[in-house]
Amino acid sequence: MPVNTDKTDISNTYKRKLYSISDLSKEFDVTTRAIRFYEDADLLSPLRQGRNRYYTVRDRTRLKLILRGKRLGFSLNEIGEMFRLYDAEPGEVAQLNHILDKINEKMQLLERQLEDVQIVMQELQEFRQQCRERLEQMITDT
Amino acid sequence: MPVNTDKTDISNTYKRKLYSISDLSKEFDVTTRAIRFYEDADLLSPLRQGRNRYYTVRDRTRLKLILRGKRLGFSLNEIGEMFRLYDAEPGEVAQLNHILDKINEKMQLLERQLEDVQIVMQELQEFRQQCRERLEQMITDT
DNA sequence: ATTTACGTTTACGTAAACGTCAATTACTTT
DNA sequence: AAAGTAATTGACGTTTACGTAAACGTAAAT
Repeated sequence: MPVNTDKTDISNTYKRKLYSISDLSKEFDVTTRAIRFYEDADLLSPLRQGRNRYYTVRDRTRLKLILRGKRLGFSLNEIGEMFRLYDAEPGEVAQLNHILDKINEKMQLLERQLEDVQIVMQELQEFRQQCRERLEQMITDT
Repeated sequence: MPVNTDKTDISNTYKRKLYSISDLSKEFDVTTRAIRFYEDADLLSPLRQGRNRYYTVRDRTRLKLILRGKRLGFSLNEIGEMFRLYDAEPGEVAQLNHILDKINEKMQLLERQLEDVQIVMQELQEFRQQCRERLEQMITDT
């Protein structure tokens, strides 16, 4: 089973735009375990040099998207679904319409999320204001 | 073990502003199991009539906050932390400052979240635009 | 030559957030 | 009185998203 072990191969083909797993791990402050897990979930598919993984710019972008999705509370499955929408080359009209439906679905979710964020932010601001006033009180009372 | 079984007791005291667990379950489309779980996590503390739970307006509000927090991707622990901030009566200046710090912390998170939502919404809009254009193409091609 | 650093696979462990029974109680309706 | 409906308390199961440890490979540095 002859495995390619010449490191220049891949890096030539991709012109140094390759990241190791720890590169990404450090840049995005996420463990290598997590990164491999995302691969297991088919969210990433790095190149292989023998057993080692090498991540392209596209992989890096994907990882960024994954983490953003996570911050928004999306599950890895939902994130995968979005990726599949993006990657699907829409052959038929029906397919395209289906994708459009899905997009609108996600948009609705995000609009609600936007509302939620704004509501909570406003509540927090009011609460902060109250705290500040009480603080003022306590200081002037002294 | 004498347990109060007169239903009018509580409802008089709270003037009918009481909800059963299934009331809330239906209104917010969440299982009773989940609601009890939130109680286990000290996020709710309904009244008791014997073994039965009765939820006040405050409990209802709390549940609404819990669900909003969840939609934003907060863990129950984080939500509990926010509740504790709200409920803490700030005796000392130090305490108040600590609360203010915490609030600002949460606000930063939310600001990032706001950015994230806006970014993803914009990306989705662009993607939707592309899909629509392709759809136009496919139709005029026919 | 061996330590150090980085990477790999395999596999079991874990925390969070419930789901899903099962057995029991209590009230209402027939 | 019997049956149905809604609620309760365990207790175990499940899914997601990794953590963690073991055992090993490879390459550079000392």
